[in-house]
Amino acid sequence: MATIKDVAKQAGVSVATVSRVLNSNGYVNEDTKKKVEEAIDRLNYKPNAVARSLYKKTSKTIGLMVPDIVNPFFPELARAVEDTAHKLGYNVVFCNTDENVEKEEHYLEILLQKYVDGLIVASNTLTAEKVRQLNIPVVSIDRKINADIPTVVVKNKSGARKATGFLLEMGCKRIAHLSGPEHIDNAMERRTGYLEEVGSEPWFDSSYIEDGNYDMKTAINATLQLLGRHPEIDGIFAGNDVMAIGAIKAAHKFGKKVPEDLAIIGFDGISLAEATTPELTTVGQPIYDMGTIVADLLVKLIEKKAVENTFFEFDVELIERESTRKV
Amino acid sequence: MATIKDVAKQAGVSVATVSRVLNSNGYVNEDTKKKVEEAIDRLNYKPNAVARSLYKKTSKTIGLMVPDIVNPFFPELARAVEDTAHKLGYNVVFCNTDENVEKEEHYLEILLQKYVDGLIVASNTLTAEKVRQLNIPVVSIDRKINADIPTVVVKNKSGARKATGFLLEMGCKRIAHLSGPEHIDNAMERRTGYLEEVGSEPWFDSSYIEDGNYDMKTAINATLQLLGRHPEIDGIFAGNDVMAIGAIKAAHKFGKKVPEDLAIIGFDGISLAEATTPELTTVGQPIYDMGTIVADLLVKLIEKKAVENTFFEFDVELIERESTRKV
DNA sequence: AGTGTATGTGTAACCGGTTACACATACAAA
DNA sequence: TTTGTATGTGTAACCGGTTACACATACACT
Repeated sequence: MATIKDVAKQAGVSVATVSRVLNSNGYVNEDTKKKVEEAIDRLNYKPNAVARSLYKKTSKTIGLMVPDIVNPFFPELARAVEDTAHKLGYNVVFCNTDENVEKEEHYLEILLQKYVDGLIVASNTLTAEKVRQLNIPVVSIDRKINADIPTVVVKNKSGARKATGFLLEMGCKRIAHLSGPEHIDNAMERRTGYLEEVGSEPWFDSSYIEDGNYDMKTAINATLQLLGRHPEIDGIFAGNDVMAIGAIKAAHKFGKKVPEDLAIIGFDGISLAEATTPELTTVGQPIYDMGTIVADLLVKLIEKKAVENTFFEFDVELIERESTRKV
Repeated sequence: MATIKDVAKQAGVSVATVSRVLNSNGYVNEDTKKKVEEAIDRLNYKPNAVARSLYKKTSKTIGLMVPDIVNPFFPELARAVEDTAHKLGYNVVFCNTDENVEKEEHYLEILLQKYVDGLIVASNTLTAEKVRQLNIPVVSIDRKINADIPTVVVKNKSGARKATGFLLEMGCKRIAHLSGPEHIDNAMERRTGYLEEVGSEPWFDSSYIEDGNYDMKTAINATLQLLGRHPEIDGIFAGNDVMAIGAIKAAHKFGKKVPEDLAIIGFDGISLAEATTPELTTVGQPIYDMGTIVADLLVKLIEKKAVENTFFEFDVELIERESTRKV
């Protein structure tokens, strides 16, 4: 690999001059510039990003930390983040924490050591204090950490009300909720929305709520529990799409037809939700837009550009498909 | 952030000595070592990875380039790669190329500039020549690039024969193939396996094969084409699971019941294949093991350790579920 | 002519580590 | 006593960039 010294020698100038043409910095004579550019071409020179980072203490890289790479929501988000970051001249380092605090801390350390310029996190273990200590811009996605931290989320409660209300409209009489884990704020917001719709119905009690872990396996178990306890359940609002898919599977195991015997509605709007049979009715988040906005916001913060807004709460939209159609 | 100089001052030694205790290199007196370690603790010192990289020309980082982050096969693979890499002390930079040559080249450049120590790629645009020029160890996963490049794949042809043969056994009379794109070698191998099973049947002609792009959308179209052309089709072997799911959807649109009217079988064994209704019969790849093996292999190559084998061809296993059950 | 400013370029310090090399000491073997 | 080797530590060069600063020249304006 050619270095800046090689280029300088080739072009017959000093390294400072080469650096100046590389960065379009300071004054450089047109002819000199041409010579340097020729040398760069001839040697196929690429500046060394590590050396540059060391001096500038930035890396043109942002970190993206997600709790579960296998939940399609996050790859879809990652793709949007990556697309946008790229357009803005940044690279993305993708980290999967598996909701594991040690892994998260390990990554944080690594990322800092590598001078990442900013961080996008979906985490419920990260505290505001830890974020502060990082000393780089951090934006929270999908989950709220703290009012001081710029955040991109959706209207979970209102989405949950839309979902539950829709089941009610479709004539469901006993609606259960497959909740996400208690330590995740968006799960609790969705649960609250559900409760606001049916919490004061005469039939309701807390045994209509069962916790899952936002994954399919726990969702299947939880659904079987629910149906075992309350065979009269004719509607389930699941805290996310992956769990809704689990619920469909569990319903089948249990001998219930979806949507005839049991209507199921999810939350997220992952593309996989269109892939199931029956296709999943769900509360769709604008995943790609959210990824675009976070990436854009983070880069603005990194570059200390003005931001008009550091809290984005997206609207959410009910997407009616087959898992709730009452025939 | 404290630097090595701060630590040296605190401990009353030179930076060289600090570096020695950091790297357990050369001779250091026990007492000195203790003093240095105390200073490190007191200052909460973390060595700067960028500075280290600059001198050592390595980064303890590997790149993982995949063509489609939204196909669950790759996140599942990524997770395994990450787990293993972590255990071995490496970080993973995850890159999504979208099968786009420019994006791929861009990433390659970036990764090189950052001194990644090695690369795992799933690509059909990367040539052996380009790989050679990178001058770092590269391992190919899921696709073969060249005999000189260490590779981890599965027995595609044999898997395809298993799939097609299974449909035959189940009594299918007209079996179509939803093929992956022609420029991807594993798609062609799978097609060959299919042809070896049914290519010389009296009914067969090439109109029983339709190309998709390994994604759901193209698979739906292709399936509708196939069924429109040959309503007598009673079995489809899809080149991957995502396409098989698309085929199920298309079959429904077309008014065919799966598996009663039409048996469908996929390839990959992504966990999503269990999530559909009916659950997808598929040819399962040992995705996690493959990820473990590639990461392990790459790290061995990076560290110039002996490797007994640079070509891994995993067996593939037919997983019978519901999309092929003949009632 | 004298001064100020824009233009153009090179030298060397710096970023934060690693390590070659020099030097010192202690102790064992010859 | 001499020599060799293991132990222990510091100085400074180096990795490959960026940039502060110094210096030189050209030109416009008093």
